[in-house]
Amino acid sequence: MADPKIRLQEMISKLKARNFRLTPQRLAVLKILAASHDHPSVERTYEQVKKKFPTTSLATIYKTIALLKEVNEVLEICGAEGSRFDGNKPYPHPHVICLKCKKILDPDLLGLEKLTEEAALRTGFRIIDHRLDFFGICPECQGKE
Amino acid sequence: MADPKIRLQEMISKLKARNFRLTPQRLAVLKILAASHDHPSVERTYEQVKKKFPTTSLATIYKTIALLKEVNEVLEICGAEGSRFDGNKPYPHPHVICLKCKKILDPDLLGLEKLTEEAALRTGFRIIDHRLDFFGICPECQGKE
DNA sequence: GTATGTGCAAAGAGTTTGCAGGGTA
DNA sequence: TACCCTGCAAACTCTTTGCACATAC
Repeated sequence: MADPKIRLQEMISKLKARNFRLTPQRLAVLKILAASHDHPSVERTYEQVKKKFPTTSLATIYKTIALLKEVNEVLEICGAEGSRFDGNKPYPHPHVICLKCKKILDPDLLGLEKLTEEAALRTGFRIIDHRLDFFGICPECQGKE
Repeated sequence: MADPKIRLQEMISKLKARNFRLTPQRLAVLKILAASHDHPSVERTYEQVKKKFPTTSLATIYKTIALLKEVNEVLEICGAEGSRFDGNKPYPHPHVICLKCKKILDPDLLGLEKLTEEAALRTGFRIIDHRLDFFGICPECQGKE
């Protein structure tokens, strides 16, 4: 996991470079996504931001996240239960998701590069992006079974 | 790709075994998903079914697909642009998706099993399921660039 | 004959949009 | 100061639900 403070600075630089304004609400969203401790959903981000800025509206969260997606500073992890976001590692990377507690981990997988090559070779596609998620039961939840 | 006719029979057997009824509308949905030529969306399935049964409602399509998901006879491929479905190979398998024409291929990737083991080892998770999608440009669309 | 499925319409959830007022640069 | 952003409410899309009627078994 990258240092959230550094990630926050990167996000801020990107927005400044493109002449977007840094409002307090926006900054709050950036901070949460730069850390992405729990790969928050829109709703969860909203709850967090409201603690500091109680008048914040959901629309602002949506708009800010859409903005960050546009400048590739956040990754959308979409599933049947809705989308969650990662601003700490805003590039494609594997996830391991617990079906019980919904925790999400980001393991490094050495075999992934080879697999991408294999996919390109077999299909003739020029591969640009990918999404790899494993679903299962985390060690903690296994203990509770 | 499995033979759509065989897949259709498998689906029918599963539903009969669980005492679900085989209505003409349901059968039409099964047929489309058993082939899954283009990994159809709900809307697209609806359009297809309406050709044969013009009074069919969207709700029926949703209900039928939900039913098939329940008995594990269809796989949901969900993305930011909505869900699409595969009843031909209703178990997790990799996809290669063209960002331009939205075509979806199902390549066999030999390295996948090893990668799953690697993920389990690194995280301690018991892996139950996965989702692997590559995004890129297919050979045909590359030619048009 | 009976329980299940269909089709319609309305309700619900999640997300986007338009606009007036406010704040950043 | 000028423009962008916020917050609110309404609109929109996708999906689900409730109910009366139809129909598979």
